[in-house]
Amino acid sequence: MTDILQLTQTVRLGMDLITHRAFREQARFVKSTGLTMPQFGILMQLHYRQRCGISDISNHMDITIAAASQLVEKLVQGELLERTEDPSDRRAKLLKLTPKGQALIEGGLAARHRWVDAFIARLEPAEREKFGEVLAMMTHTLRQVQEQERAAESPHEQARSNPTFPRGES
Amino acid sequence: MTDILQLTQTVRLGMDLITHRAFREQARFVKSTGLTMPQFGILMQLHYRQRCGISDISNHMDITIAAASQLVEKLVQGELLERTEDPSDRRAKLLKLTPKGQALIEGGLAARHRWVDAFIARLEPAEREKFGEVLAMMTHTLRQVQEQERAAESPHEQARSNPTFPRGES
DNA sequence: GGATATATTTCAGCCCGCTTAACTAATAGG
DNA sequence: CCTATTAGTTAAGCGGGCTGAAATATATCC
Repeated sequence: MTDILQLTQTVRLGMDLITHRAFREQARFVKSTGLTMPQFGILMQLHYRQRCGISDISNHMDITIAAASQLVEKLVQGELLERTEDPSDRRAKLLKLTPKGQALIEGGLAARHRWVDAFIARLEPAEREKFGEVLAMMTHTLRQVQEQERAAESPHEQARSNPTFPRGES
Repeated sequence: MTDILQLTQTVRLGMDLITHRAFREQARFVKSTGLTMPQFGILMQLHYRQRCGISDISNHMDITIAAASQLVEKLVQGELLERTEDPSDRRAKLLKLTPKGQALIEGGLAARHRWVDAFIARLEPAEREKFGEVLAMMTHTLRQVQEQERAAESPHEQARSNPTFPRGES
C-alpha cells in the first residue's frame, strides 16, 4: 500500500464502486418517484445552485432551450419547481425548488446518507477523523471546479467545456 | 471537526458532491458515445459482474425481460456485447463485454480517474495513505453489499430489495 | 413422455425526451 | 424609435425505452 501506483489503483476502484452504487440507488429512487431521469437531473441541479434560468438548465444538461423549457414546465405542473419572472429582466425566468421539490431531493440523498453513515460508524475514531479531513478537501476542490464550470458556461464562450482540475501548488 | 455530528455532515456533503460530479461526467460521456443511458447501464453492469443472462439484466435494471432483451439486442448489434448460448442450459444466454465494449467502459472511467488522480496527487503522503486505507475498506464493504444483492436477486425471492448494510462487530 | 415451468424473443402501442422551426416578448444599441 | 439580440414558449415529428401479450425453445417433474 506504500506504493503510489497501487494506492492510486485502490482509490480509483473505491471511487468507481461508490459511484456505481450511488448510480443504481439514485436510478431506483427516481423510478420510485415517477419522475424521469432528466426531470430529476434538473431538480438536482437546482438543489446545488439555488436558482437559475431556463438557459442555464439548457447549458448544464446539454439539451436545447426548447427541451429545457418543456421539462421545466412539467416540473412546475408537478409543483416541484417554482418559476417566476426575473424582476431585473422580464424576459427571463427564475427557477427555484418548491418545498415539495426540496423534500423530494432530500429523500433521494437520504438513501445514500444511510450507508455512508453506517460506514463512518465502522471506522476507528482516528480513521474517521482523517476521512473527514480528506473529504472536506474533496468538497473544497469540487466546489472550485463547479465555480469554474459555471463561469465558463454562462457567458457566450464557445471555448468548450474541458475545465481543468485545479492544480495544487506542488 | 472532532464533533461526530459535524464530521458526518462533512462526509455526507463530500459524498454528495462526488456523486453529483460523477453523474454529470458520466452523462456527458454516454451522450458522446451515442449510446443511451439504459444501454450504458447494461454495459456497466457487465463490467462489474463478468457475465450474466438476460434475466439478470432485467432484475438489476428493474425493467421487464422484454425490455432487457431489446436493449441487449442493440448492444450486440453494436458489437459491444457478445451473446452466446449457455452450454449448461440452452434456453439461457450468456452475455459478456466484447473488447470494444470493455474499451468503451474504460474510456468512461478514465475521465473520473483523471480528477481522482489529480486529487490524490495533492494530498500529503500521510493523508494519501490514510485515504487509500479508508477507500480499501469502502471497496470491501460495497463488494459485500453487491454479493448480498446478487444473492437476493437470483432466486425467486419476493423478499424485496432492501439489502441491509453490513454491520460492524461493534 | 406429457404437462408444466423457465429463458428469451418478437411485436404492437404508448409515453417521453429531444430537435427544429416558427413565434412572442422584452432588452440593448444606434 | 427602429433594429438587432436575447429569453422563453409552443407545436410537429422522430426515435427510443418500456410494457403486455403471444410465440418459441429448452429444461424439469411426475
